[in-house]
Order: sequence, then C-alpha cells, then structure tokens
Amino acid sequence: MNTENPPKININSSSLKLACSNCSVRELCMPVGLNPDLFEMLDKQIYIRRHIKTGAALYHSGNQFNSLYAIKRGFFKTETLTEDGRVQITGFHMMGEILGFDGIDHEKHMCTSIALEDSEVCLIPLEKIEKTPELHVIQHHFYQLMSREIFQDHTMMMLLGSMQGEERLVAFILSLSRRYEARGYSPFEFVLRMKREEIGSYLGMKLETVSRALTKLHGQGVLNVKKKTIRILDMKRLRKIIGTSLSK
Amino acid sequence: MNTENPPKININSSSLKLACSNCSVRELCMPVGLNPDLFEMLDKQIYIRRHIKTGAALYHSGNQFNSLYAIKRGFFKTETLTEDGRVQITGFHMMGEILGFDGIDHEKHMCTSIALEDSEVCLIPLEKIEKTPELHVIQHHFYQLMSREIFQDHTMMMLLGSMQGEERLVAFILSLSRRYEARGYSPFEFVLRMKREEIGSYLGMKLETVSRALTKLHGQGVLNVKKKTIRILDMKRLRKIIGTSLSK
DNA sequence: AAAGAGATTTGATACAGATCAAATTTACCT
DNA sequence: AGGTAAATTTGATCTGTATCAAATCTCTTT
Repeated sequence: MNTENPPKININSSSLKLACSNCSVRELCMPVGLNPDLFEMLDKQIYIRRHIKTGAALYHSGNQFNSLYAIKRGFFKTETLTEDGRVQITGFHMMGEILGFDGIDHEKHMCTSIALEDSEVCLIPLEKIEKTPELHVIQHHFYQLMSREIFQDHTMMMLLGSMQGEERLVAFILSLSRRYEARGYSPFEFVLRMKREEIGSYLGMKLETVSRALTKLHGQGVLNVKKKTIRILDMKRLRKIIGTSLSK
Repeated sequence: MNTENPPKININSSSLKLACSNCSVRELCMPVGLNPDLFEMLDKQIYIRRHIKTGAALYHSGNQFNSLYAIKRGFFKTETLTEDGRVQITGFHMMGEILGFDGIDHEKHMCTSIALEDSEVCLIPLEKIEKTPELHVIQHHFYQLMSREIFQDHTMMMLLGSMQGEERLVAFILSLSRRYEARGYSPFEFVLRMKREEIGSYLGMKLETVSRALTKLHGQGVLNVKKKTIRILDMKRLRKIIGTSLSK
C-alpha cells in the first residue's frame, strides 16, 4: 500500500483561475449569497485544482492532512480499514461534496479516497481559511458541512442496523437519485460508478445479494437494470419498499 | 412525543461559577494548554449548567439548536428515527463528551438525547464563541471534535457492516472499557447504564441475541456478567475475538 | 476478431441471527 | 415489605443472507 504523502503542489501555480466564481457546483461547496469580493479572494489566493485518474487515490489513510477537497467533477469512494485488516467503503462522493473532514482531528487522513472515474478536485486549505479573518463567514459553513456529514453517517448507521438488504439497496439508489437531481441530472436514470462488490461493501452485504436484489427489483418492474445503468420506472413503489419489512 | 423546545435559561443566572476552570473533565471538552484567561472568560461569560434526570430528554429531535452540550456528569443515549417510524440508538455518551453537533446544519436537533442516569451538562453556545474573537482558538477545537465524531461514526459503520453479532458486542464493551479508563475509572469493571434492548438497537441486533452473546462470553470465562455489571476477566482474549470470524 | 481476465448472474446449501414463546429474575411503586 | 410490571434469560423454530460453485456476460488487450 502507498503510504507516502502526495506531492506538494505550489499554491501559486497557474491553475488558479476559474476556481469558485464560475463553478457550477459552488453553491454546494460554499455558502449561498457569499460576497463577490470574498469569492475573488478565494479564487486568487486559496484554491488550486488537481486531477485524479480513475482508480487513483486522492489520498491514502495515514497521509498528512493538508487540506479539504471539494469535488469539482467525478466520483469517489472512501474506504476505511479496521485493525484486523477488514476494509469497508464508508462513502461514495460526487461533485459538490467535500472530502477529508475526518482528517482534521489528528492532522492525518483516516481513510483512503479513490476516484471511480476521472475526477477533478479543488483544494481547500482549512488552516489558511481559519487564519484569514475576512473568510471568517466561511468557517461557519464548514461547521454546517461537518454537521451534515455527521447526520448522514447516523442515517447510514440506521440503515445498516435496522434495514433488510433489499431496503438498504433501495435507500442507496434513492440517495443517488436525489443527489443527481440536486445537481441538475435526471433522478430517474443514471450510471452506477461502482461495481456490485463495492455497493455490497458499503451496504454491509455480499455482492451476490446485491445482484439478486437488483434482479428482483427489475423483475418487479420498479426499475430497469442494464449493466451499470439504473432506470427508475416507478419511484413511488420504490419509496414504499423502505419500511415495508419492519423487521429489526 | 414532546416537540416543544426546552425552556430558555437566563445566561446571567447564579449557577455560572465553577464551570471549566476546575472541572475534572475539561481536558476532554476543551483544548489542552488553554490560556487561563480564556478559561476565566469561558467560566464567567459563556457557560451555564443544567441537570437532567434519568429518563428525561436533554433535547428532542426537531428542537431548535441553541447550543452544544458538554456532559459534566452522567450518561446519555441519542436516538435517531427514520421516516418510516423506526428508531435506532446512534450513540451512547459519557462525561467529557459533547452532544449536539448534528444540529448545527439546520439549526435543529436531528436526534433525541435522553439521560440514562441523573446527569449534568454544560451549555456551549457555539454562536457566541464564533462571535468572540478572543475565543477563536476554541473554534479549531470544535473542528477537531466534529472530525473525531465523523471518524467514530465511520468506525461504527464498519462495525455494523462487516462484523458478526458477537464481535460487535465485544467491540462495544471494549469501547466502553477504554472510555472509562480515559476518565480514570477501571477498564475492567463497570456498570452498563443501558438495557439489553438498547445495546441491541445500537449494535443492530435483537435483545435476545445480545443476551445470548453475553452468556456465551461469560461461559468462556473472558468476562463476568452480573446484571448490569461487566467485569473483564481476560482482556487479551476479549480483544482477539474481534477479527476471528472474518466473515463479511 | 479472438483471447483472457474480471464482473455479474444464478443455483444449491449452510448458518447466524430473527422470531415466537415461556420461565425467571430484577426493579419499581404504594 | 409485598405486589406488579419490566427486563432478562433460555429454548425451539424459521428465515435472510452468506457461502460455495459454476455459468454467463463484459471489457480490455493484442
């Protein structure tokens, strides 16, 4: 495993322009209604971009924490591992979302982030922002984003602790659907960036069980599965599946 | 369910004294090596305490978020509920830990916190701290605490997604053991503040399964269970149980 | 286009843990 | 202290999902 830190990037490089000001997902990363002057400040002094190829790691668990990463384009998975060698995917992340919050505490990344398609991220040097009084308003925004991540993790704990396999899969698909919709894409049809095994890892089930559940949903006519493309045929019925088998 | 907000408390009441300065758990809530002047500032202007009786709620899901809460004494559970009516315990919290981070995003608490024994909390009005330049150093500490909570939630997701029932129970007991030790109590003997059903809710298993797993561990001689008291007899063997059944 | 590796589906079987039920212990209340 | 409700344990059975195995399907490389 690669445990080295990624190469340091010179903050004053030429790739600075066009960071936040005219970014299509800025309202997801940054507070709404932010003063234009501050955006310029962000653009000119703080941001820098980085490209990550499919399969490459944005950072590895154990790497020094230097900044947060806002996903400008692409798709990532984050993997956590236990002392006894188990690996589990703890998140899938798409454009507009911010990676790396779990690295603040020990100034070390606690998971590994891997691109599942060619991606581009913006670096957000938290320390710099904390030290810049003018950017103080943004600090509260990061509290909000971390708070949101905590809530989402709790939702995920509920899902893992109290839902059946099929329900978990449906909740996962609905979550993707909502997130694509929020980004201006169709909530009804999208391509899964991850394989069945990765879905299984995330949802606490085996790849065979994921496959069987997809086949079943396809057979029931609520959705269409063709390779990695999901088409939701009956959103209402799909939503109703969650909570039907009130088992645990 | 009580959806009203708790009564507002006058910040200038007489219960202010003795907040942080000589608190036994302050190094858990607050950054280490904090300037004594700042502690005095915290004591005199910011903190206030509140008592919560066993079974009472510190706040309900949906309540307005006014402040964070540092647990000075006692024990809490936090419950989250899904749209379809399922309830799950997403955390157990003891003195020195801070509750309420998930409420920052929407300025509304997203879970319900209930005291499992008579408890006492300190109010931490985050907004006030954000607006006080002198207390700026503390802000980074809250980033760290939230970062830690995110990491812990990921650990919990791993546990729920990839461990067997018995392993989860052992991980839970070891977590309690470590936390009691960090607070100066014995890591080998402690009283469970929650009932079997609540452990089960937290760990994603039924109360009967929790009971059986405890009986089994007792029978193997790794720990002693007497009502709610746990005594760890063989810490090494207990640790080895995690990772033994590398199933999922 | 063929070959090979990887991903996915499908089938058969085994098992961990849920469910249902009842006995026993513990905690709570007057 | 005594009576009652709640919590816990233990047993028997059932079920969802893991596991093992093999057959497709898909993508990449030459």
